[in-house]
Amino acid sequence: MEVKAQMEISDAEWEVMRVIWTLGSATSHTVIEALSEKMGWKAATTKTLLGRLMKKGALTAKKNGRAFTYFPEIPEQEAMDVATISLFDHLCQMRAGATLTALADHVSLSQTDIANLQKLLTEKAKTAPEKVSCNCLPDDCHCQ
Amino acid sequence: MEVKAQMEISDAEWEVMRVIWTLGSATSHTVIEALSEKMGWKAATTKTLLGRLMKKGALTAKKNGRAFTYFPEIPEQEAMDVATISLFDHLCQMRAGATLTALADHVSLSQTDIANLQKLLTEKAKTAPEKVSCNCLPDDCHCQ
DNA sequence: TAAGTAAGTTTACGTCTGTAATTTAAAAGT
DNA sequence: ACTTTTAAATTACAGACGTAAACTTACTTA
Repeated sequence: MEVKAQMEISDAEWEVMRVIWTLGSATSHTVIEALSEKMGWKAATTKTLLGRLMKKGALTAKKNGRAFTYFPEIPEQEAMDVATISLFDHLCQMRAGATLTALADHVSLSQTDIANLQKLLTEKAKTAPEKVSCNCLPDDCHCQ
Repeated sequence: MEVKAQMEISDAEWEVMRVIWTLGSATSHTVIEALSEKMGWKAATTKTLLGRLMKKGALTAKKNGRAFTYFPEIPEQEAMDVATISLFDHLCQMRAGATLTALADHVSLSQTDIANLQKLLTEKAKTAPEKVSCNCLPDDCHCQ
């Protein structure tokens, strides 16, 4: 048995995971219900996604009479951190700060979120550089 | 002619865009060179991606002798903002704050980035709620 | 002018995704 | 026990993606 270094979860699969994460665990019936309402999906669609997530190792299932109850194999926060960090790692690092600011402006943040962020930023400011360089071209690119 | 509300740019296509954004504009030769070095891609791969980006309207080209010079149709910062915001919009909004903090911890931020973020946070703190609620289940879900 | 080279275009091909219908199997009701 | 329901597994299928070879066309160079 091996731990998946990083598993790719597609957009549609995320919706399934979110339901299960929020409820802790769920039967296919519950997930089908929720996504039929939230996304307008047919039962078969949700079943396919549950199957793919099992195959990827993102979910496990315990038999419960006729049906299965599905459990997440990774915590939601960790999955979110990995997804967003790996997106940022593929974009221009020089612009990460501006992008983060646009994000912070867009999302809803609680007082606690803001306090935590502020503390972190104060800490980072102690060693932050004056400028972050662009990493979009190969290191020894003549064209830059 | 119509402006694309939002165009999807794939991971591989992002690499092409980054080169062109960084240089302002570039010939296919330049892009091929850069990505051969940075990504190990064959010329044909980069050519395919340039073609797909033209078709999507992410790039335009001006003929220049035998070759074309490619220009980005959208600014890099805008593309980054859209990409990251639309990712966040598909994840649990209750956890966006923690995720943003993980991101802020991970990326390199300049002094200016930090100052801008801090100013924004101070402003947001004035009206921020005590708690942000989860939006992973349909509004009227009985299971919650 | 013929040959070589480089740019762009077309075709390829397996995998992943979104979206689902169909089939199989098991449980529950009559 | 037979039928109806429902869960799970199998099959489907078009479009996007990563990755590239092959073909075509137009300069450049001998």
